[in-house]
Amino acid sequence: MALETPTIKQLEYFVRLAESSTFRGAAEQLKISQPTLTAQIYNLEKTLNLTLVERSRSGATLTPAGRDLLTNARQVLEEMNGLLDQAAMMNHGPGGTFRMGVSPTIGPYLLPHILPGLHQTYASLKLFVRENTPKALELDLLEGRLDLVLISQPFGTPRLTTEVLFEEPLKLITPEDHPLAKLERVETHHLRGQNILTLEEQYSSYHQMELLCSELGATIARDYEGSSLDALRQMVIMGMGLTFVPSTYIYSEIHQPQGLSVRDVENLNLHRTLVLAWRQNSPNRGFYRQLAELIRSLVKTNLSDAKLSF
Amino acid sequence: MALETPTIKQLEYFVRLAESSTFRGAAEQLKISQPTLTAQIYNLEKTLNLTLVERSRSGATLTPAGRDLLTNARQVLEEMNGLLDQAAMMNHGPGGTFRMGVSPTIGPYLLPHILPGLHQTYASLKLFVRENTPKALELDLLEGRLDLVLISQPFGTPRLTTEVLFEEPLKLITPEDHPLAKLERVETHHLRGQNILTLEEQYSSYHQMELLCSELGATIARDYEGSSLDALRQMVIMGMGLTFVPSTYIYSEIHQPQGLSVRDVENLNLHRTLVLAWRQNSPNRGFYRQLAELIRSLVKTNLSDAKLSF
DNA sequence: TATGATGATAGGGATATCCTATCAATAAAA
DNA sequence: TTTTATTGATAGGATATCCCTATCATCATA
Repeated sequence: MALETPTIKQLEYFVRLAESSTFRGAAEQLKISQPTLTAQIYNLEKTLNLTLVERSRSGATLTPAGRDLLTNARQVLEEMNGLLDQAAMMNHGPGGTFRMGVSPTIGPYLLPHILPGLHQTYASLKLFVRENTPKALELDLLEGRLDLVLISQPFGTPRLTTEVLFEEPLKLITPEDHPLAKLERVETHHLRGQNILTLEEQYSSYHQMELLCSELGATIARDYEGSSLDALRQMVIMGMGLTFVPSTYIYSEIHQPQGLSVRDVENLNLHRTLVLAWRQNSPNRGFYRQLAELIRSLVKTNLSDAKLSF
Repeated sequence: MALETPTIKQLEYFVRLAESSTFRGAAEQLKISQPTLTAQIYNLEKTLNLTLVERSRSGATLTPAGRDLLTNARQVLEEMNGLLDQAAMMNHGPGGTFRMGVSPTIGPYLLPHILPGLHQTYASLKLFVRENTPKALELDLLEGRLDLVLISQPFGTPRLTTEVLFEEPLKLITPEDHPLAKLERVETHHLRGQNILTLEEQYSSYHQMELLCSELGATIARDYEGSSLDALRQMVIMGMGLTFVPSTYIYSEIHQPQGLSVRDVENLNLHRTLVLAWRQNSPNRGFYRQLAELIRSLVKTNLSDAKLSF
């Protein structure tokens, strides 16, 4: 039967034959028998419908067509070698570009503290980081557009594995001139009737806040939902209400809290739990687990100020 | 057994699978069965020692390594397609770049008249033309560095086929003020005692001239052998002797023979025979024969002034 | 003339490739 | 919840491909 595409082997044989200029010599270098080489070259010529080699008693010479196609054959083999090199690289350390999704409330404040450490441990690791809302991240992860997601619980677990990284406290921030800022200790009952600003509903903290407010008798400012922690901060400064933000945000962005007061609330153990998530059966789940462990230890050393718990 | 290099088929399967995102769909498009596809992808992964595809009940997704290698795989297939395209081109008309050797006493004066015609008939024909001395040309042809040689007889025929193209007369050229230039008719006996300039010994005309001179009683100017027809012409103008040059040279270069007289010698049927030569068993010998025929007819129409005989 | 090199050919065995039939697990529909 | 359809994995067997050894015919050379 007529073949359709030359074989990589046939191209290798052809190139070697062109360099050796005798079938026997080339066959020896290729560690195959001369009849095998003859047959494969013949097959190659048949699939291309061209005579590539001129046979004579004194050896083999390329025809004009053969000379021209030799260039192409070398290019094909070149690309194949590139592929093999790439694959070989990937056999040492994690291979490929991992796509990590991250919530906007986490990425800018956490990643700067851990990416250098990741690169140091996995020099060949390539991370493509993409921010999105939690719901979009979950869908992207489930459908394979992302490999990893760095997010705070609760996070859906239909076919996902989530590994807890750490818990971080949420801090109350108020305007500098707010009555609460002047108290020595802020108690839970002080929050009654206060206006609490939240992120949009797509963020998990929204529901957390909703629950909290109903318990404490505070109200949620539904008309002014923030789309970022920075936006929330600006709204607090403008006196539109109070809010809770994670401590990593505070320690990354608000070194001198101009116009703001950062407080803890007594007897209110408010925190968010950060997790790393991936598809349950992902072939790289072993590596992802290592990654989670590494992130945990990096955070422990680089963010000791933030009083995180593990 | 462990394989060494991925198969072209495996790469095709892999790329198609990446695009289809389900084994069954990809197999259907590839017109193979799903188990075959599964097996080949598995083989590919085994040769690369990498997991390329993440299998789930809802289809197949690429792993990070798979995504990165997909690019390489596409490049390999791209190059292979280039090779196939090239081969397909060569199936229409003569394929490849033909290397033609030509004597310096022929090329510059004959090729301008025939190359345009060749290109017109064989649009895809690519000719690489190289000038060299007849002896070097013969060796290059025998050892496969050239495919064709355009040269004048005699030309060695151990394992070569030579096809006569035409015969062209040799013309006597003298200085304008030479006594022979004033005669109405130049007879053979007028040449007795004259000094005849020739090309170097490597050229076949040298021996032809040697024989002629001994017959006519002329002498060969051994101290001043020319390395080109143009050199001979300059030497004639300088009054160093007479010489014979082919009529194609005259009709190409000397439109107004300044300082020169071009003459025929009565009863002296002096000419050179031009041939096209190739290796006896060359796979393209059929085409070469066509080529010789075409050159003959092109010369016949384009060089009718030169009084060639066929 | 004899020798050593070349590529071509014949016959047979090992392996790779591909198929059909079937399974187990899941997602979607009833 | 149950049923149905769809997913990829697996088993067994037919066929094609690849490769080998042994041998031949031809030619260059000693």
